[in-house]
Amino acid sequence: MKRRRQAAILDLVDRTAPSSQEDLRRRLTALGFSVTQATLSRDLRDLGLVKASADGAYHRPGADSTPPDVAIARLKHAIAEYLIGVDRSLQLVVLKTGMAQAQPLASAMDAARLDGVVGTIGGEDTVLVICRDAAASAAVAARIDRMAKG
Amino acid sequence: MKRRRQAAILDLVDRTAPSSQEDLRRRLTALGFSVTQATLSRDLRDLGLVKASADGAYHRPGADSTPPDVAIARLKHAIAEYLIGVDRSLQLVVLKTGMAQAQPLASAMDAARLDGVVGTIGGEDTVLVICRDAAASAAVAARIDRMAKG
DNA sequence: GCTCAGAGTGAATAAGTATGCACAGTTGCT
DNA sequence: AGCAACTGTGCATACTTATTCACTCTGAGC
Repeated sequence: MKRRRQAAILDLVDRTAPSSQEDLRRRLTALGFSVTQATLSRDLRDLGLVKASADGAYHRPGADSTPPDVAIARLKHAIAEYLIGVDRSLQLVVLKTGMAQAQPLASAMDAARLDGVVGTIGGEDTVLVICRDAAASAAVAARIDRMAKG
Repeated sequence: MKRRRQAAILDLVDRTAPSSQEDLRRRLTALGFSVTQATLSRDLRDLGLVKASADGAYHRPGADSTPPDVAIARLKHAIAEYLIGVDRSLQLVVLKTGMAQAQPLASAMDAARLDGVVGTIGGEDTVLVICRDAAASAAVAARIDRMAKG
């Protein structure tokens, strides 16, 4: 039973992002899995799920369901926090940060999915942003500059 | 005040994975930020942090807490599934995949944090793996080859 | 200066989550 | 069969988190 119930939980989490264990419990009951909140608490732990403070809902870890505007807001925050300088060359943009801060900034860049960005790599104190072409990298660099001000 | 406090929160979360808002509150107080749990609840939401059911602790979303062995196993799976060919040049390793499969393979590479790998970018059908140097890229390419067989 | 609107906060409390304990069902051993 | 060990669960309750309401502070516009 447990096995199938947990599969159903994953499915529900992916599709409905339940906002509480009670919410989840009701949905499960509707599917014929009737359990108590206590059991769900244990199931969620077993499944390694995560509760996002932003929306109070359960999600799979890593599944980046962050709505674009939130991702952008977070990127602004990361830029304000970590960015020291911006440079670019051809289709590349290079972001300098303090030591050990490149990784979080790179994650924020990734999540924000800026237009024209192909991918991002975080080193120790440098983030390399690969863009589609030189025009895109110019646009991205400009946009980051603006975020650094705003 | 809020700005700096939230920076301190991110720092504490990265370094200590606080197990509750009370825990976090005590640590912040020690740093001279004295606030109530109510404020922390709001800060955590602003920062988009996540509470993992697995350990009951706060983390950044996406911060891959997957234990290394699991990540490696997952990478093997992704390689078996997606990888078509491996090539390398200087400090770069290039992985070819079918169309639209580069991204998941790149994620798996990232999560696995192989030795000598600086970062990974997934395009459409190509994953670019940047290594520390040529020796590292040779080692990484060899390792991936072995995984493709095993 | 006065007033208003908005941001930030705390105190109290409502809402949500984790867990100690007890117990039932299984499995594997003798 | 008898028994111990283990797993899964519910109930009650302790613990943790979110929210409501009231208050203060700050800056903009008169």
